[in-house]
Amino acid sequence: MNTPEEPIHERITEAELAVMDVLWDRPRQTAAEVCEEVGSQRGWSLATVKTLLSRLVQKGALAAEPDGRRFLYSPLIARAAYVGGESRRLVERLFGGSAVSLVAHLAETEALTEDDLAEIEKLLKELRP
Amino acid sequence: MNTPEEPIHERITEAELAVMDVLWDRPRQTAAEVCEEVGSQRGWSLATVKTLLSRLVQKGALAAEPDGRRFLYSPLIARAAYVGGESRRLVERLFGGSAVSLVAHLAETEALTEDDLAEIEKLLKELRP
DNA sequence: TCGTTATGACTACAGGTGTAATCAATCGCG
DNA sequence: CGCGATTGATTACACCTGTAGTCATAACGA
Repeated sequence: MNTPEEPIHERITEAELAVMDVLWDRPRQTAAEVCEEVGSQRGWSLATVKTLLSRLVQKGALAAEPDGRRFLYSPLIARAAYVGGESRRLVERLFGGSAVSLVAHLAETEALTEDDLAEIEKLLKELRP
Repeated sequence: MNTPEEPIHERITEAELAVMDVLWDRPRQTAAEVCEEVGSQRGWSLATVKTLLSRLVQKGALAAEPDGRRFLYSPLIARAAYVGGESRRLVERLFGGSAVSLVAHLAETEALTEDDLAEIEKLLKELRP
């Protein structure tokens, strides 16, 4: 048996995240397609987008499926998994691992509006009947 | 009047955060003192700690108050402010600016235990009578 | 006074990141 | 068939980061 798929240890950077986002939105796009979407927003050249795609493939975050002489890129990790990892990192680093502290902080610093709080309360009611 | 204190735009890195943390805990420490605390945990040499302190001063995150021929370092930004900024960044980057989405995500992915949820519920009750 | 030691400043250096140019091959079009 | 456009690969390069060494200097102790 081969080594188990290690679930991404390489960090995805800010710039790379923009690329991941367009592929999470719609997988199996070419470099040119990705560039069209993200390049316009961030003002990146095709070369830049290609570099980011390559690095993401190297990091194991993207699959490059050959299609003729080019590649169709697709995420290898789910957005939810990435988001979860990053969230956990933040909670670990800044709140000593306590997600409750994070929520408390958000509430106390007005990051959560009255409506937000109500919505969370509703959410909680659903989660624990 | 002079330009208003810009509230830190330079990012504090992971390693630097460890240094900030000991100074948030107790301000006005020398490089040697900071090193004693953080160096033992992370296995850093005094030289490394000094570099981090210098960079933090340069970034405007620390004040270096002269004390004889050395400095006493103190945070120039409150921990709460930093934590708030980082939290907001994360929410912005990963949850489209919706803090509620973050909480929902934490709940759905089991990052929040049953007890956590109860605690949050209690917190909410306090916040909105 | 003189050597030891503590200290900040400066320098170093490999690896990551943002941003891109260049190159070689290849495909499609005329 | 030949040429321009497309495409991945390779290379570039400055800046940031983690981690530390060196150096000059100033203070303290003998």
